[in-house]
Amino acid sequence: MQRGTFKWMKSVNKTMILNKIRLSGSISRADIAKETGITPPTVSSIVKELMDENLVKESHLGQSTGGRKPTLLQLKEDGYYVIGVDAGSKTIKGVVSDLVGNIYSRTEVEVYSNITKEEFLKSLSMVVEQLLTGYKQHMDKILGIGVAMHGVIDVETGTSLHSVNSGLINVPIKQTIEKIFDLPVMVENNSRAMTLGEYWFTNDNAYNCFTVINIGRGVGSGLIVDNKLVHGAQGVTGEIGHVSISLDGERCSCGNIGCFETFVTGDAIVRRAKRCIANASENLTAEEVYRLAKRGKREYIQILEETGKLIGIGIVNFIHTVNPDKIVLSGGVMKSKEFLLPSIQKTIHERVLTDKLRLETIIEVSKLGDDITVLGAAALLLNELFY
Amino acid sequence: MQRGTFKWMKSVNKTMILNKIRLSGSISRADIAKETGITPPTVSSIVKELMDENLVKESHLGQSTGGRKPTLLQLKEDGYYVIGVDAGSKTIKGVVSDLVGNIYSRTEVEVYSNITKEEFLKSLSMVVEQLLTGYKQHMDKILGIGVAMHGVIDVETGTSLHSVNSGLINVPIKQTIEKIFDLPVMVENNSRAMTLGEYWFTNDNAYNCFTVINIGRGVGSGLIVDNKLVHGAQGVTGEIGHVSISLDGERCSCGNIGCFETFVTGDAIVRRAKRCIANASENLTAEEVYRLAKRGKREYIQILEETGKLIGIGIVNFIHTVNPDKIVLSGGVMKSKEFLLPSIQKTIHERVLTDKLRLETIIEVSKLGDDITVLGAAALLLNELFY
DNA sequence: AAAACTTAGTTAATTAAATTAATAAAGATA
DNA sequence: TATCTTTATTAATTTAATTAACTAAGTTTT
Repeated sequence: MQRGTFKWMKSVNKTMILNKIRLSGSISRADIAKETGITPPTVSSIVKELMDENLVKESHLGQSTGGRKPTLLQLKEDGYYVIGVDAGSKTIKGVVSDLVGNIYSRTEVEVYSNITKEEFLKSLSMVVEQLLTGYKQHMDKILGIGVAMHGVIDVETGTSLHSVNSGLINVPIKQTIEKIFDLPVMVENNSRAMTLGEYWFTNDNAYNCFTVINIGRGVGSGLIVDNKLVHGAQGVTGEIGHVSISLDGERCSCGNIGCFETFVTGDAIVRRAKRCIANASENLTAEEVYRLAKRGKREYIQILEETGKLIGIGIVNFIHTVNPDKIVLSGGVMKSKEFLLPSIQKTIHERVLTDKLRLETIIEVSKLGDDITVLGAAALLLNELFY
Repeated sequence: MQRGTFKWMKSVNKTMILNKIRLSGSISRADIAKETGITPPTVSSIVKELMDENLVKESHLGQSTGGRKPTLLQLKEDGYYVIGVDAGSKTIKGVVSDLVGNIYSRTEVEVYSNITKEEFLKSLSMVVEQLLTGYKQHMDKILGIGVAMHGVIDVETGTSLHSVNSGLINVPIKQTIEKIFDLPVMVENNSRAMTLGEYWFTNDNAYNCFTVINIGRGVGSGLIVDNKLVHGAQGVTGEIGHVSISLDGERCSCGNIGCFETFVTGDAIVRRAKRCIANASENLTAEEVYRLAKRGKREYIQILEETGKLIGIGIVNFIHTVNPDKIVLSGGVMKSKEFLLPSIQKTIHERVLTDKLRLETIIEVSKLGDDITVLGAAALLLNELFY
């Protein structure tokens, strides 16, 4: 929207109020006015609009503090729904979610490697189609479709420029899906979508500089500054899997040596285990390393602790570069968190530059678990609504 | 300013117009309206205000394109002055500059190691005092004082929390200097100030994600996203000198092993030269390495090229984490740019993830040279004026 | 229990500042 | 000279916030 116009000013105020309501759970008009600095009549009139738009509802009366009881306002969680799709390299998963991340239905289809553009888009639209079946009567309540996909995305056009895993190039996701379903579509890189998901659905937005680091088959991260995802110049921020933490070592799939990825992904853990443990199985998997560690096998525990240390080094690098308030860890590898987290924490404590960083940087494992990506995709739409 | 008010809306438009004038050199009201989307009457009335405030002037008439000639507007560069101070660990340098970075006068005082808070503040105010002597009659034309200082700064209170080099802790710079001179004071970390300086005075602001990397006695960086310096949670962003690029190696002053700093600072270059070159002088300095390389000494050239490669690795790490449009290199070490830059470029080309990154990430050496820090300090005030 | 005070929220009048429409200024073109 | 273009300003209008007054619904004091 054109900045500096009346409409824009109003939308800024509306957004402020809507967010205040969302983040406080329930709040009176008077308190909104106090906390946002917007005057009471303006609050009243905008709240009226928000109620007309089905975004906000009056819930109950609050406690009096010496005068008239406040009418508390709440977000009308199920006033609208969004569709979130996680387009992975093995499966495409989709959900219908409401404004606060409650999931109402799920679908999933498998995709095969060497899939073509057309097949991929067909599978994607199949997932959306299935999710929408229950909502044909209420299409006006569907805000839109968010798609999270690995690789480099052009967010403006909603095109997947290229993804290493599935080998797809220049897939016009937004254009295609918008045409089929006549709904707004937003496409984002999966790490960034995850970051948004965690930020929206588990966060009190108190953190101005927020990060998710995803450690699975690769390592990626997303960064939110001032409530906005940082995209960088070519939309490749957060490729911290290809930050080099060693001058020697294995060659990475990207061609370089010493990439963070070559030390901490599931495959890397397996490789290291095989190298260090004499009687390791030929078909060892990362899941099995975890299982064996849980059974108390010392060598496997040690492998995971070592992995934790390496993850810690990568995180410290990130902290020293960006200094986020909070770092959330997610991804398959983090399922071994009971073994990883202590050594991650220890490494960070040892290596971080200042006491303040040590004490104040929050490190957590994602609370959304496997749903982080689909919910992140859904959050893409909410981000438009609320900001 | 409170968001969503009339005043705020106006100030946003005013800022947009002022910047449009600054960045285009000279432009007509009509073109401002076209390019900003603000309506002509609004442009006219705001321009009138800007002229009253001595920030903008009418220059000459432009070419007609089939109608009335446009009256071109320009920034009134010398309408205001700012003071920029570079509080280093060896000297405190200060300048008086105008709105576009022209320097009108300079001062410099030495500071001794083990300086006390009081002595430091006295030296600092001495520098400012000397700079102000010529301007006593026109104090209203001085916008304020910017101070760039190494170490961790609390930007809100303008306090130097702690600086490793000079050992100072909790120095209330803003509070003290504002009291003495009755002028607005802004304090910022030196790397970030440098970034702002380069951004303001050499940049067309076309870059949305802009970085300066400073390689001198330490390594620091600053990052501008959406025209704003990124500060991070504890104000320690950009400490890329303490990003670990090796799992083994020398111990850094920070206690860790493998820090980027231990490979690429002046001291690191000297250490590596001594280690690799049999007949190296006992008192070798980084300057001398450069001199010897310029004289064609193969071994010293190789040392610098190796340094370039290591700098390249650090830069690639930064690119993969943040993906800036443009990286400007500054600092003492970059005086050897003729030897460093080619191998930096080569390393980046080899190691960067995608073709787009390779082709589109701009790497340059600072055009402001040694003035980058004082001008950056000055830019702190302009940043307030223009945004 | 009535009066006085508090807090919440709305209504009406006012104001800031952008927008629209009309017009003037100054030149180009036919 | 008449007409058309582009630039810029003026006057009238509109948007949406602000201020002030007021109603609603309590609590506290007397």
